[in-house]
Amino acid sequence: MPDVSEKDSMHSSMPTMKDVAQRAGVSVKTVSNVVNDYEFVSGTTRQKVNQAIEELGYVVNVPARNLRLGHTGMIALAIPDLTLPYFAQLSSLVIKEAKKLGLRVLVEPTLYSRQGELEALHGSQHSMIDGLIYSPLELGMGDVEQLNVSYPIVLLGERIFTRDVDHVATENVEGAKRATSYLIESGCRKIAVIGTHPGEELGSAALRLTGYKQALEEAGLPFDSRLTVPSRMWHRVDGESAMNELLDSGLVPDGVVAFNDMLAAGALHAIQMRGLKVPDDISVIGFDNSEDSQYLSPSLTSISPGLHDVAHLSVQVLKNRIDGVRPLGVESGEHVFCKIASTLEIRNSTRPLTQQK
Amino acid sequence: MPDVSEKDSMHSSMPTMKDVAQRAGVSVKTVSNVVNDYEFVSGTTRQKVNQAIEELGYVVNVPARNLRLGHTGMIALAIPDLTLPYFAQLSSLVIKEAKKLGLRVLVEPTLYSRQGELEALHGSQHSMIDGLIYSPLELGMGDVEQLNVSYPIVLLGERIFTRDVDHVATENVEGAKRATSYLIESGCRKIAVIGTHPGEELGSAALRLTGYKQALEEAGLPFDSRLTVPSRMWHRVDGESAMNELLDSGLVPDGVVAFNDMLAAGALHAIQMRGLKVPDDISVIGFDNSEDSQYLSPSLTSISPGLHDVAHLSVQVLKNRIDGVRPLGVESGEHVFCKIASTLEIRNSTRPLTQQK
DNA sequence: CTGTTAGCGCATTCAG
DNA sequence: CTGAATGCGCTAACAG
Repeated sequence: MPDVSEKDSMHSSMPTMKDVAQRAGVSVKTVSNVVNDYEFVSGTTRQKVNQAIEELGYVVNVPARNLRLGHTGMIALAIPDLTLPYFAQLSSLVIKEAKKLGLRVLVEPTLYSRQGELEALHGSQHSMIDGLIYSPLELGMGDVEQLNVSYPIVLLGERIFTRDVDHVATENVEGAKRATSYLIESGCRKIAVIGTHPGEELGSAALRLTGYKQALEEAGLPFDSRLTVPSRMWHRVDGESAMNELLDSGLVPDGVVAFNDMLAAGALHAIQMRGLKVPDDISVIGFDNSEDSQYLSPSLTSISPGLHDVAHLSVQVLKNRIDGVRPLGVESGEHVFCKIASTLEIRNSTRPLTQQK
Repeated sequence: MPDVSEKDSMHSSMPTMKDVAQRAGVSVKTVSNVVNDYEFVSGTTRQKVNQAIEELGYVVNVPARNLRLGHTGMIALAIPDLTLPYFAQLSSLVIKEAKKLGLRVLVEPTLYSRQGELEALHGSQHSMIDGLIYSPLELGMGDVEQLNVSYPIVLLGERIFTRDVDHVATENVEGAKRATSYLIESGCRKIAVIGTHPGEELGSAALRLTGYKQALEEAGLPFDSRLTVPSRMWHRVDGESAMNELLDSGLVPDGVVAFNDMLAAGALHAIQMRGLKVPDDISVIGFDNSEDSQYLSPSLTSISPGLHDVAHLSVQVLKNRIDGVRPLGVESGEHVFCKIASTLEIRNSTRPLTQQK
């Protein structure tokens, strides 16, 4: 005799452990044991239960388990904008790394708004997530206290520095310095910078500018503020207009350090629209080593921020904190601070070193 | 006398409604009423409760509420790859639309794997989400039955067609036809296509090829299979090698329809590397109208798929299903099928119509 | 308007 | 190795 047909009408009437137990002729506890891969279950019992599960199409009710366990297996990732390749890349890597550790990721774009970033921190989702990977763009040192939340958090970026939370940073100063020095070595003497944020003391823009200045100073080259072009946003259109501004001013540089690849792409475009050659007339270096950089014409030399390591370490540390274990290499009571090494990816938007004058 | 200091050591010991109730001198139900903005609560009571909430730093325990309510307020979005601009854009829009309706989004990249796509459908997260927006790439018509799940789902894309689930599609045939016709009108006679998937009957590639053929036929132009270049992946590098293949074959086209903007960007690069001019020697049209398309050199004419509408409608329909209400314009028992209109964004990679021979 | 009570589905003591 | 009973925090009847 066939079984009673399932009523699929509402998805609320899913079978429960009790149903499975009943059908398998065992207790709820046993079903739970099987579901959670408890070691000591007899083979026959396990089989019976698994069959019942199969037949009923049972799946564990995650919210119920969450309630019982006090955690959700979900972490949040707060980033400014998912459509920026840098953050799309980061998100993708974080999701991948999290999955390896059995964690799910709630991506939360804060959309360049201070309020959005604050909400990601204090929003009504605390109890919904076990931890947060937090990449603020609008917050500053004045907001350090805001980071004092009741759940684990790993800070990304270079807007805020504090000893009180785990922090995975990237080599901004070093990267910009490396880029600038490389241009100098390849023969550039008048190097412009695109994407500065005047007035800011912290954040990638400020740090990258510092690296640029350091390289100049080391090489004994003068710093000319007219060669630094501010740009709040770092989209391609901004790079284009910044470069045009520069070219219009009559101050034609022989090298450009753009603070990300999209700015660089815009600059490339602007330069070539004027009939100038890259890298013969002007060399260009970008930041982020985005996937696109190799498909620009010419392909773009760029600083690679080691995003894979950022994602891996962030998730790892957060997972450790959630589990209450101390991350590797951290003293008790201390917090992780790690700067992921950045590397220079040399392509065709810069002159080779052998070609210097 | 000051209050007992909170022990922040573990974030597991959060205050509960009971604590709030006790402190405010009311019952749990009343606290619940206040928290959920129940209408009939006296002003003074509400105030007392709110104060207690403030003092204790209470936040509702979402998993507990979820368990009670039987839903989570979360939907999943399954896409092939978050680093593809098209899907990053889509995800961003879906998250935004979902937020408007009080829904959270779990983004799940299926990474071009059939298994990944199946897991998104049947994985152990059923009970964790209220619904799914599903954009499969690997599944085909043989998998229609797989879509028969116990929770609401909105299907995206053109891999599977069935009357049994809500489906938001895009104008693939129409878009490709429009692109091809435009090239013909602008004077092209030997139009190549990049990115076909030979052997596939369904999916964007097949549909776009159909549109291409229709346009050719309408114009009385012959179809030459040597002008259709297959490419499984649609990254820039694929567009570049496809275009090179074409150029190497000696069959130089005067127009190219690339099946997405990245393929088009690669093609642009390859063409220009040979010293050929776009659009003078070869016109190029892309698909997706990605943000990048306007910053290529030359800026790329592209078919815009109306992603904003796709996101809006998908979320809206899913929300309706979750709430058990019938989406607008659908008969009882029927399902939504909607094709979002696509439009041609004309830029500089194609010759203007006035410039035809 | 507010208090009391009973589960939501699960993991987990504690006995067998 | 397995069964019965308890409660995670919350909401929804149902009384008052």
